[in-house]
This record gives sequence, structure tokens and C-alpha cells, in this order.
Amino acid sequence: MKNRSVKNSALPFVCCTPILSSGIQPDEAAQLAALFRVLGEPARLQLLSLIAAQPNAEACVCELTEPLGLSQPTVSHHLKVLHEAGLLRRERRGNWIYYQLVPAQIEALRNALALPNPNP
Amino acid sequence: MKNRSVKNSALPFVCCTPILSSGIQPDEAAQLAALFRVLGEPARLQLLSLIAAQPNAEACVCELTEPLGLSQPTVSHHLKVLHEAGLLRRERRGNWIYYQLVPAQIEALRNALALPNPNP
DNA sequence: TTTCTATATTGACATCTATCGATATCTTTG
DNA sequence: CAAAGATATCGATAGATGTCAATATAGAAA
Repeated sequence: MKNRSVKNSALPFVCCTPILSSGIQPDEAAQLAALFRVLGEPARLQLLSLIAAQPNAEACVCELTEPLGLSQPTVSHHLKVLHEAGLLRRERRGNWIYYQLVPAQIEALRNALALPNPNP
Repeated sequence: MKNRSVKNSALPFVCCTPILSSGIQPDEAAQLAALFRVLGEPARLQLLSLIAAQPNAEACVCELTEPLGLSQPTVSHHLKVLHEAGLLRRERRGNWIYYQLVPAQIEALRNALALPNPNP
């Protein structure tokens, strides 16, 4: 099977052409699919949701491990995947590392699914 | 690893709560992730794009195999996955089976990624 | 420097899945 | 009914990946 990870097949911050409005090329499909694959994991969707729900829309790993019911290394792994996909920003503050959403990247993904205008 | 397929963990036509506006539950995350996972495959994105680009926004398997460069069983498999996810409609017409997009389901997925309103 | 705490990395394992060749099923046509 | 064509299913296989325990790393504090 081909390598389909974001890290190797796509750059962060892809600008997503609407796939339903124009024929997409194989390399575009690979990049975009890598991003959707990142979202194709319940734990990662919950992480995005949890972070968005925090007071300042940011959270450190220690705040995310318990509500997810996963080990700290696993949570770290998922955060890394989200970060490499450009969906999360990270910032160290003292001992803690805070993760925040990257709204532009999420919006880019949404845009890829935009329906074609029936009356252009 | 848990079963994460659409067929077993999610019903077609899920109605997607915006995950960034409210904390989502594990079962919601599982359903939604199953849908994103369906999109996390280059071949399937290309299928959606190809079908959308057809004259009547529909295509039979025979029209999709060649541009994808995959075998007929593999294309059939991907179409089945998309169909079970509620993203494609199927309709037999003579010997051929035509697949069409289901815009409502695509829109539902988009909606799941909607950003929260900064000034509610 | 040493210790403590938070996070990341490593290695291993079980499971999932994309892919294909072979074959079955279904529909039309002769 | 038999033959042909389109699509689906089956079985096998290689590669990807989520998970954890163990360990490493990095910054803060003593």
C-alpha cells in the first residue's frame, strides 16, 4: 500500500480546490485525502472538539488525556498528527505545551467539499 | 483496534453536529470519523470528483475504472464504501449501474466542520 | 547540578484496509 | 435456455496505523 500519511504526502496548509466543481488530479486527491484521513479518527475529532470547547480555545496535553480515556503517549501521538496536518498550532508555555485550532486550515478543508453552484 | 468502518459503526445520513461549537460525545465522534475516513482515500475523492464532472453528474463503473487506473473490483469496492456512507446513490439501468452524488450528505459533512460563531 | 514534571519518542503488537485475480451474480439478448 | 456483458463478492496479501509500556527529552525549580 502506498504511503498515505500527511507528513510524507502532503504539506500543511494545503489550499483545497472544491473537488466537486472541477476534476481533481491524483496528487491533489492524495493531499486532500491525507487531511481527511487525519479527521477519520474518533480520538482526533474529540481532541479538536475538546480544544475548541476550552475557555481560551486552547489546551495542554494534561487536560486532554483524561477525558479521552487514552494514554498520554497516544494523545501525544494524535496531537502530533493534527499538528503536522496544520490543524493545530502548538506553543510551549513553561512546562506545558498548549494546542490551539487553526481555523484557516479547517475552513480550507470545508471548502474542498463545497457543492458546485447549480446556476453559475 | 476497534472496528471503525461506516457499515458497522455509523448509519448513512448522519446529521453532523458542528464539532467545534459543542463538545461531541464518543459515539458522535465515531460516526463522524467513519465518514471522514471514507473521504481519506485518494481513489474515493477522485471518484466523487469524476462523477460530479460527468454530463449528468452520474457515471457507471465502466466509465470510472480507466481514469482511476485501478482494477474493476477495486473501483467497485470504493463505490460500495461511498454508497454505504450515504455519499453516493446507485441506480441500475439495464446492464449498467449508475452512481450519483448525494449532495445532502456531503453538505452534512461540511457542516460538521463549521467554525463556531465568534460573536454569537 | 540534581530533581521534578510535562511531553515526546521508541518498539512491539494487533487490527484494519487497499489491492488484485478469480469467480459469482444479475440483466439483456439471441 | 444459453451466451455475453457489467458489476459484485471472495480470498489472499502487503502495508498502514492506533495503542500501550518503557524510555527519552526538555524545561523549571530547588
